[in-house]
Amino acid sequence: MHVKGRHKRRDGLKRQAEIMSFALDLFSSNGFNSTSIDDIIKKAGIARGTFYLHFASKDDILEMIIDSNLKMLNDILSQLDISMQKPVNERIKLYIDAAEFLADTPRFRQVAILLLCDAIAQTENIRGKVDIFFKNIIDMSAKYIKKAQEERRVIDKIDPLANSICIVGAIKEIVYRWAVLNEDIDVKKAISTAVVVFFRGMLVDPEEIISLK
Amino acid sequence: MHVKGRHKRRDGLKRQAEIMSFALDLFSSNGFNSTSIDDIIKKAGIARGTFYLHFASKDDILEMIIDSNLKMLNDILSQLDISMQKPVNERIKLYIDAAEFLADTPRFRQVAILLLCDAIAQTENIRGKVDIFFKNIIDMSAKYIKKAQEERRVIDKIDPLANSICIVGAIKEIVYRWAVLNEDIDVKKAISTAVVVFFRGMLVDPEEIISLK
Amino acid sequence: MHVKGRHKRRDGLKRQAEIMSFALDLFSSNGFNSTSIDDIIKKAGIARGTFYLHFASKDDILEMIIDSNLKMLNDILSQLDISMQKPVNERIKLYIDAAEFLADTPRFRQVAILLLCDAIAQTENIRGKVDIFFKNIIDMSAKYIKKAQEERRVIDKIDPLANSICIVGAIKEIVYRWAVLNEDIDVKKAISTAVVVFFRGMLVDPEEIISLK
Amino acid sequence: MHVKGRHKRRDGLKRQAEIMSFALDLFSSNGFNSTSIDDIIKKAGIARGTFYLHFASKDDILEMIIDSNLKMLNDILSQLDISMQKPVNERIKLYIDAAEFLADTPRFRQVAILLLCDAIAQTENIRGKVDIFFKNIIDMSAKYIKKAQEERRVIDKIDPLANSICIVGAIKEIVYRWAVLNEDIDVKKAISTAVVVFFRGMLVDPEEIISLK
DNA sequence: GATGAATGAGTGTTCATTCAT
DNA sequence: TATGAATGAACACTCATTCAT
Repeated sequence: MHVKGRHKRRDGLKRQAEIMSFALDLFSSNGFNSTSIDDIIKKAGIARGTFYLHFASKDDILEMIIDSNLKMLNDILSQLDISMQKPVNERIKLYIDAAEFLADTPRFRQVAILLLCDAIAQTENIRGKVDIFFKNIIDMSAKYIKKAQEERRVIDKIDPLANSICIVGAIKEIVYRWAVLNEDIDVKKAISTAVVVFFRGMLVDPEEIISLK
Repeated sequence: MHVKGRHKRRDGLKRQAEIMSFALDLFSSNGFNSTSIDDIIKKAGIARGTFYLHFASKDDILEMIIDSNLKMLNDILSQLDISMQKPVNERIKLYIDAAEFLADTPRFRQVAILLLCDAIAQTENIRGKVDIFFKNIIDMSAKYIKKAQEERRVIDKIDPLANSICIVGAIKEIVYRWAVLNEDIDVKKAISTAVVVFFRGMLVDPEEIISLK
Repeated sequence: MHVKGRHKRRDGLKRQAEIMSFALDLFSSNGFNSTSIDDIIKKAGIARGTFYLHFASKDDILEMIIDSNLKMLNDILSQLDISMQKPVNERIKLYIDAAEFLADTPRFRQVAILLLCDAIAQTENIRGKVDIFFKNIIDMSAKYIKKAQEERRVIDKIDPLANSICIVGAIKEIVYRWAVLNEDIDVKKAISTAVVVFFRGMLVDPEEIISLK
Repeated sequence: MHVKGRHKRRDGLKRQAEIMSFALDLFSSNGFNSTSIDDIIKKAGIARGTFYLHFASKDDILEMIIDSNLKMLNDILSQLDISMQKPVNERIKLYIDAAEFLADTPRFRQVAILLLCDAIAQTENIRGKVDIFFKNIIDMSAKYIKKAQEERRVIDKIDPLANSICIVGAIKEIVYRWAVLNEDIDVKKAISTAVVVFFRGMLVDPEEIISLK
């Protein structure tokens, strides 16, 4: 009597990744709160129950999307972290290249929306993950600034932590305006400006920075 | 059909302000989405209908709270705007004083949470208001940087708009960590650091800045 | 502190009649159920409490409007009742004149909507009043048909009551289509047709009816 | 978040028909406006959500009930329409049989209440459906009367449309008093009277009608 | 594994009515 | 009389989650 739909058999993990991808599309364009499980299963072409086979809850899929993308971002960041030994100008180039790379990755815009908008209005748990991600960047940055202060390359009038918070905030805001507000921003150029200002602001000898662009 | 209890009469506008205040308490501690009309009326000690006497909808009260607080913030900002003619050091002092004043205003922490967390996950309309608020600050700032560039006081390697975005982002992040994440931040000191770094980063002659704190 | 509105003093009954008139406007154009007390007091320019000074409830004003209009209609009907002694052709003219008179009375269209639409979807009490009104017409009509049957002027194959129900139904439908559905009906002509058919259908000697314009 | 009870599974369409049946019970006895979704789901023994699984809204279920019943009535009517070629007496018999059949169908009383009371106080959309149903009958009838006029079997003093309106009104009123007012009416006999009167009223030669029981 | 009918707590909103002023 | 702020029961509707098949 019931006409059953086809059961498309797919590799479990691949299917899960697909659903997450569809969900990210929806979350980033309509917002997490305005996206229903219904929207997701319709877009993914799966049944209600199937969704709950892969994800424990609506929050769970958000968390998994965030987790997997934060992992990706952390990988990129660890590249930059390693580079900290290199001379200033080389690092600057790396930062700008990273920015350019991300800005050209279509997914990144959606991820940015998720991290900067949706995540922060959710559970402690979810927001916490994003906060820790940024906190790590801040701490990493503060550590290097402190070290540079000890080496007398950075002025000691500034507080390393506060300054790192400013750096992260500046980057967040650039990305927010580009990804969320869809402003016509040249991310690469904006990051360049940020880098110049912060290095000039911090360095004892601004002449360390040369030849930008 | 309906049998009613006692009716307490109060001044309309005062009552409205009271409800908004209770609502802000709830929104800032539990989040807008997790706060129900029920929570608000219980906390305010009013009946359901009374709420809708003052506000057209749940979104409406959020909007009104945001409107009234943005107005307050704009008033403070316009003070700083006027001061733009003054010498750098005097302005720096004004910025830090404004930061200190706000950080000491109990309400401000709640307002910050609302603006930085709840507002951005709502309607276009509501988020738009907050975005415009920040956009105005950015534009105002960019205008002055551009002027300073023409006067050769600010290096012209930086983009005024991008730099203003960084400044606003930096401040937002400081406030976010203080108000939302409840981190133990000395807002006054953090703003001082931001001011030093940005001015040093931008100014042709960093010696313009002296004697901070 | 409160700016009180002017209290326009009017004759109580006149004010009441005015409110009823405004209410009839609203009920007939938007329906009783879709009209709120708010709509009425706004249209009437009075305060909420004032409404309840004149009417016990929303149902009450409907009832009063119905009562007063049924009274008016009954007055007209009693004219026709008296005429029952007169010859057929004279009576036919009276019927058609009454129909024309009502169709030309602007208020009547609204009253018709109220009686044929809104009243029947309300309380037993309210619908009852309208039902009794029509029941009286039916009974009055049946009485005369029965008498005419005894006088051998009407065929006795027909049931006086059933026939009267048909007559009333026919008239109701004509009025319904004209007043409620706003169909382009020539009420006078339609009533003429009804009169001809019913008299021809009932009368032993249809030649009693002559010269219908 | 949610802890659920047992889930009973039923055939979807059957379940939907059941709910509609329960709803019709309630609508016809208490009125559509006085029936809440709560009443329906309690009577149907289903959960809130289940209702909205089958119907988009409260109006939707009313519309669906009306649609399905109008379809049934239209089927019956099309039988009568076909019979229009047959001699008068045969048609008369068909009409009376149809009336008897409906009067003996328990559901019909409820449907009649819905169509004659509840439907007309609702949305344009819903009332429109019922109005169109009756309009079709009227038009169908008018067409045949016109044809009969051309054949000189019906007097041409009467307006076919107006007369059809009267016929439909007469039937509506009979059904209204039987179904809604619960008057002790012999529907079959009442319809017989209507048929006799209308045919005698219209026909050039009333002798066409014979032997009515 | 896959399905989708069933669940029901939760929520925003309406509006007739009351009564202190 | 007149006012209008206050009331709260009632209601339609949503949606994350469950589980029998």
